[in-house]
Amino acid sequence: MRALIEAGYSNTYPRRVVIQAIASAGGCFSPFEILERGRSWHARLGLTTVYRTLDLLTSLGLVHKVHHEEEGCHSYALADKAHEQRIVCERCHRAVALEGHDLQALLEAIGQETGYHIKGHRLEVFGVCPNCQK
Amino acid sequence: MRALIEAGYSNTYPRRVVIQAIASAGGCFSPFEILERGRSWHARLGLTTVYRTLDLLTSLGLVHKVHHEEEGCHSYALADKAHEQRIVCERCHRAVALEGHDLQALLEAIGQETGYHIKGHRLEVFGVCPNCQK
DNA sequence: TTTCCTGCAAAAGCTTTGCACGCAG
DNA sequence: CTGCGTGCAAAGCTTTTGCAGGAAA
Repeated sequence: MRALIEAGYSNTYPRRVVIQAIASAGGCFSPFEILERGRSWHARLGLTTVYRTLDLLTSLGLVHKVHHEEEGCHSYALADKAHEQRIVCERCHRAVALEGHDLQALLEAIGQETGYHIKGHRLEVFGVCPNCQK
Repeated sequence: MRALIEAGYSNTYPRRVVIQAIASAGGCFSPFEILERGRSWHARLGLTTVYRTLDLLTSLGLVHKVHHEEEGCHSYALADKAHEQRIVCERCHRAVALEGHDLQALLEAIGQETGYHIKGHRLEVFGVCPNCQK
């Protein structure tokens, strides 16, 4: 929210609702899911606003677009460090941060090899969580 | 092609054309691009057939659906491991497959630790390519 | 007040389905 | 022959755009 204001955008209720809808569960959601969750706080929230807010948040780097096979492909998640490495359940779609797996050595090797100046990465692992295996 | 027949599907001209359209350039293409390329061999090829053939090839594991930000998100590439790992330039947005970096050990460790039944992964590395560093 | 934001409605894109014809086996 | 596969057309979704009213600063 603060970041929005600092970037010169208004602090509006619909925007807060969209952010809350994404942030409150730590998962990744499609625009439509965000609409549904958001409507529990703001019944008149519109899909258009969800799309526009997601674009805005993405352009500010506050949210990441995440590829998600099962939900029409576009889902969004908060862009904090934890979300650079995540594991996603293919059944319940819950996403959990993967911590403690350091890819630094691998990334450095890749930088050496390709000549790229590495800035960041994203690792997504897909699978079925213990709960959904039952 | 052989794999199609072995799985009990017919060897038809449109299917061969779709396969050739993907295989002949080694890149990844959207369904519409595949249609256009395919029409250079088979002018009456239909988009429906492209979609159905891609679904079929995907279900047989011959082709992978690839997330591709610039082209409406759904692109397809021959199913080699390379396309699960990519490096993307933040300036020119060109994406290059990262080959030869095996994450298998890491994925197994993650599976052990989290109890997930791992199905797949995607590693995206962001940086600035040698050309854009100039 | 003035500008930016919102929500509705409509348009534009992409993907899937229904169906009759035609080719593969 | 017999059924699977194809292409057209239409339906279904998702995403974007245009606008007039409303809220933020």
